[in-house]
Amino acid sequence: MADVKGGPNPLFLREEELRQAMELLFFAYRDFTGEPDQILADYGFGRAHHRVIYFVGRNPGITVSELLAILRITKQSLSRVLSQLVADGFITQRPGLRDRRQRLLDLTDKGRELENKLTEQQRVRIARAYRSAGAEAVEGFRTVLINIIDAADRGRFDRPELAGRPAAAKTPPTKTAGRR
Amino acid sequence: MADVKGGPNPLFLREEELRQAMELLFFAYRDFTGEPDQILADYGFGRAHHRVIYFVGRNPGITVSELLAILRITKQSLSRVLSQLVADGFITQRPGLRDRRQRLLDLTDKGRELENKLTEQQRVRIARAYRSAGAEAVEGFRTVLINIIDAADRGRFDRPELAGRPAAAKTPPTKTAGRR
DNA sequence: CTTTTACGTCAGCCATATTGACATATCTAC
DNA sequence: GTAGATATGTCAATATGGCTGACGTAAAAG
Repeated sequence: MADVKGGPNPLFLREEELRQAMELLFFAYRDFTGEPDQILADYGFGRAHHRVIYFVGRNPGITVSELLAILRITKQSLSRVLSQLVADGFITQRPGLRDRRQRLLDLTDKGRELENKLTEQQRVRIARAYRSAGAEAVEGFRTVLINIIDAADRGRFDRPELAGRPAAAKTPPTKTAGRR
Repeated sequence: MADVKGGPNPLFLREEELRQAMELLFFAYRDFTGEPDQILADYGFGRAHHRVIYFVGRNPGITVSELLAILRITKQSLSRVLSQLVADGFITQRPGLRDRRQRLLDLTDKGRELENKLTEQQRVRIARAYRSAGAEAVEGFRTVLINIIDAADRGRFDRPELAGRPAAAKTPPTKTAGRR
């Protein structure tokens, strides 16, 4: 890991700094995901259900393939939680308009309600952190995280568009679906 | 980059921004943890083993209680992977000096080797992200993440000390161990 | 018509987490 | 020294969420 000390170190990426980054990610994710789990337990759901509900809520009409690409799990793993969510009335399926093989997914009102309940504490946590860190730090946070993410998925964060654009998260129908 | 021009909008914490933060965390963690798993599979290990190896390597002589507090899992869950790692010669146990009930954990050479192999790609990923984001963004990244983490664990990141101080990661023997 | 794609499902496997109960060694306090 | 708390280990039972491989169907695309 090239330990070139001295001077205005262009290699300020020393071991310790990198380790701290790794740990920051670990602890932040641990605490970020820690809270919704109790609520989920009340419904007999797990973290996987939360992820599905979240991304369906975020991308109404998302296809199964797109969801698989986001979650990076297998069709079967998704299938299990998804059918549960459909059976329990949190998510609806409808055939695709242009491609009727697809099953476009949407939250029901009940689903939206649960989604909101689940992300509530997470929003509070982030908001608190953003507030005390300040706008400039938030920009840095975003920049670094985007660069940690695989290049293929960085497009999802193209720009916050603080004006409220819904953010084209669906990825235009390129051949990108089903990677892995 | 800071797009907050104009009025110092106190409500820059709008829904969309918070959602993006949540997704950044999800995608970054997904990709950050994605790579070591293949290596682990070669050893018949899972992500839990990685976490144990990592934190033992980071905190030589750590006790089981401290490890439990970090990982936030049950004694039994830890016990399983830990005994495996000890049996396979990646970790050694020795009785505590002041308190002989404790079993202080350390990596063996073999353990250090595996640890290095596992975190290698993660270090590269972070280093790349840090490099292209720049020092200022890195500071923001750290600040926000620390604020996302539960207050109880923020002390672990007291200061990077870019001058090379090893950073007291062990948390002085306060009564902090064993929360939860 | 054939091939490919999108999706579903069945069967079986494994890793990781949980709770609860109990055992042992050791430290601490009285 | 005895009592109680602490640090750790372990057993049993259970659940979740991943995985692979195989197979099936419907529809799009050539």
